[in-house]
Amino acid sequence: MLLSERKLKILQAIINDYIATAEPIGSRTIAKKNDIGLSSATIRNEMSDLEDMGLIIQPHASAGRVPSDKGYRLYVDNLMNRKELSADQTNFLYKLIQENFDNIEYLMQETAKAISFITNYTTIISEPQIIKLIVKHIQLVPYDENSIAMILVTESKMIKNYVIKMQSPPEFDVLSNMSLILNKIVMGKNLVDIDLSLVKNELQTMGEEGQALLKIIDFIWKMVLSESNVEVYTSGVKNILTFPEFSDFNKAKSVFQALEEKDILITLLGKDHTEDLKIIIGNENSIEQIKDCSLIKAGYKLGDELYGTIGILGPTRMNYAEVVSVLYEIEKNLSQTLRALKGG
Amino acid sequence: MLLSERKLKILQAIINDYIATAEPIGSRTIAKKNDIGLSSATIRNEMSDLEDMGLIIQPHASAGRVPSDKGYRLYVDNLMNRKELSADQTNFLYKLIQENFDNIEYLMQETAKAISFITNYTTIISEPQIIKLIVKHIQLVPYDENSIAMILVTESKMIKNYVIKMQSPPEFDVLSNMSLILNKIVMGKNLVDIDLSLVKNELQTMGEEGQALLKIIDFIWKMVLSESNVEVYTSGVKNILTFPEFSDFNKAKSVFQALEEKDILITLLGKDHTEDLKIIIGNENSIEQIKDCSLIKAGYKLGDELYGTIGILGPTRMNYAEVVSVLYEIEKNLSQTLRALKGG
DNA sequence: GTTAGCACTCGAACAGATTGAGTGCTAATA
DNA sequence: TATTAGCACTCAATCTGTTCGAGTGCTAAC
Repeated sequence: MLLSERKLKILQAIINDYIATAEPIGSRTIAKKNDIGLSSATIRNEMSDLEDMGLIIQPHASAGRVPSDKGYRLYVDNLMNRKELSADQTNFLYKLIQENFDNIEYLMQETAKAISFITNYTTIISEPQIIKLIVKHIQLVPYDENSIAMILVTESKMIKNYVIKMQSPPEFDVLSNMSLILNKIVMGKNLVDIDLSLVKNELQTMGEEGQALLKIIDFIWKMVLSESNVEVYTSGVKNILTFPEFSDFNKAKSVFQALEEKDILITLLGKDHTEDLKIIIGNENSIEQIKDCSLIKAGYKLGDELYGTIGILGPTRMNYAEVVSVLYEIEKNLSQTLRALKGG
Repeated sequence: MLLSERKLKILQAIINDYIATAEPIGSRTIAKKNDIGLSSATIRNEMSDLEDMGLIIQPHASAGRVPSDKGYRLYVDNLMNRKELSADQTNFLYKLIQENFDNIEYLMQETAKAISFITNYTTIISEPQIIKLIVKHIQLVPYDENSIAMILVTESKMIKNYVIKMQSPPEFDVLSNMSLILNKIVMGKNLVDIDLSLVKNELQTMGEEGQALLKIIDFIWKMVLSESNVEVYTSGVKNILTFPEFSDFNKAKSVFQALEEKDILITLLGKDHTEDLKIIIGNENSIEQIKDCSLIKAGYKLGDELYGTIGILGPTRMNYAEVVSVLYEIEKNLSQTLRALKGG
């Protein structure tokens, strides 16, 4: 069957209305609200076709129609118009990023909050994997009787702490010296790209300090291997309760459950962090608990190398156009701010 | 009116039953379930008295009785028996603390998770205020073109990072030197107790490094003054949805809302961090959104100086006895583990 | 002082009846 | 031939009335 211009218009009308009201839409409503210039009867026939094509669904015999996942897919791929953000919203995001750019972790948490605030959906943000970032500085400091602390500062302004176990950890001045050696090895590179076995061989030949450094290299090695070592923040989880589709308690609960598990969040956002915007609708995602949700996500970039992902989760009936705009706006701001900083 | 032994028994029966079932309890149910040796009619009279005293409430004329906040208060103060934890639960907590003791932040987050898992309520944990902890080491490292990073390690095994703005931040070797001076000032003390104005005067007399250090001292000063600079973690928020008292959507939502706001969480846990266990029932707390909840909280102590607070939030009908036991168990473990470490 | 008995209350649960938004089909119309 | 008006039909949602039962308070007897 052919998807005529007219059918598309009707589908769009159904989706727009359903996004706004969460109520199934009938032919008469479409005829009245939109000026398509057709009677309800004609629309009825077209809707029957759209249903045959799997783009809309009738919840029960005497109800209106509701978009299917396939219908949303067609909508976001072909029909959706970008929505302009209001000046207020743009400013809000701009200021936020300006003001917090010097503390990346905080910036990310605040960004998540801001997105949830603007969109009323739930935001999930993943930090980049530290091992893929360029190291600016590495520092060893005393921690306790059995361990030392390693502080990692990256070019992209992240600071991370690690505790490394060690019998009789060296005094501070020794640690200082070790830090110098370590910095020579890793500064300006990322941990993934360093050939740790090579470094290890080198250290073998050194004295006591070399032995201690071996421990640290071992630790870094483990970090590199364990991929899941990424922080994920959520914000606006409570917003889920706003939507009538989750007024069934068990549905709401299963979404909450999913959002409390870090593994699930990481799976959701994916590890590839591609910059392209991706929309995952309903059952398209692999996680059973959130099959009634859609996720819009995009990788973000602060420096040349820093990749994490921002995801916005809402009901399949979410306002795709608005969310996409918000995401674009944020990406734009982040890169603009960075360029301004580099220039100044 | 006198609170006879018999009345207390009946009150206890009502509370126990209500905690278990969340259904109003009638006189006949009490007569059948508990072997008080009284007829339902007698119990009815006693219940009428208990209601006059404000200890129980009748939701509507033909319903059973439900404990009031005042009733719970009397219960937790006088009637409640400590509940022994199962060996499984004890072991679980013990292992958890043993295994994560070297990373305090992680330990606290895991502890929160564990408590929620065992009790099925929501856990809130506040980190101690860093300025009140004894500094073990302080380190300045490069950060970006406009700022340096300050790393603070405390005797009680916390590591915190701060970004300090600074025009033309010093090179690493200068920072190293500055770190040495800074360490001399703060090591072994807590930031609150240092007389910063005295330090400032001293630094005035020093050269360029002194000037840079002044900036840092200023920053620390601000930290000391801003009290709210505390991390708070929550876990098991979704558990709220389990309880029939929150099957009203708006009620659930307002609780979620409160739990997403850091200020509210800090207010809830309080800033005093006293070690005593405190139980705050329903309306006794000042925050409107959670007036249908009770909070059981206690300060925790890892070293001699480290104080934060653990709070467990549930419906007023929560299992006070169990939660109290869990909290005691955790406190016991934390101090035991610490002692063992100090000894070994 | 305790209890059995009884009238009374009131929410919950159930069963029709009614309503209205929606459909599909058919025949008339442009 | 495409569109539309008209009509019968469907079914969830809502309303109404009834019954049921868990609970109470009161009174009189033990």
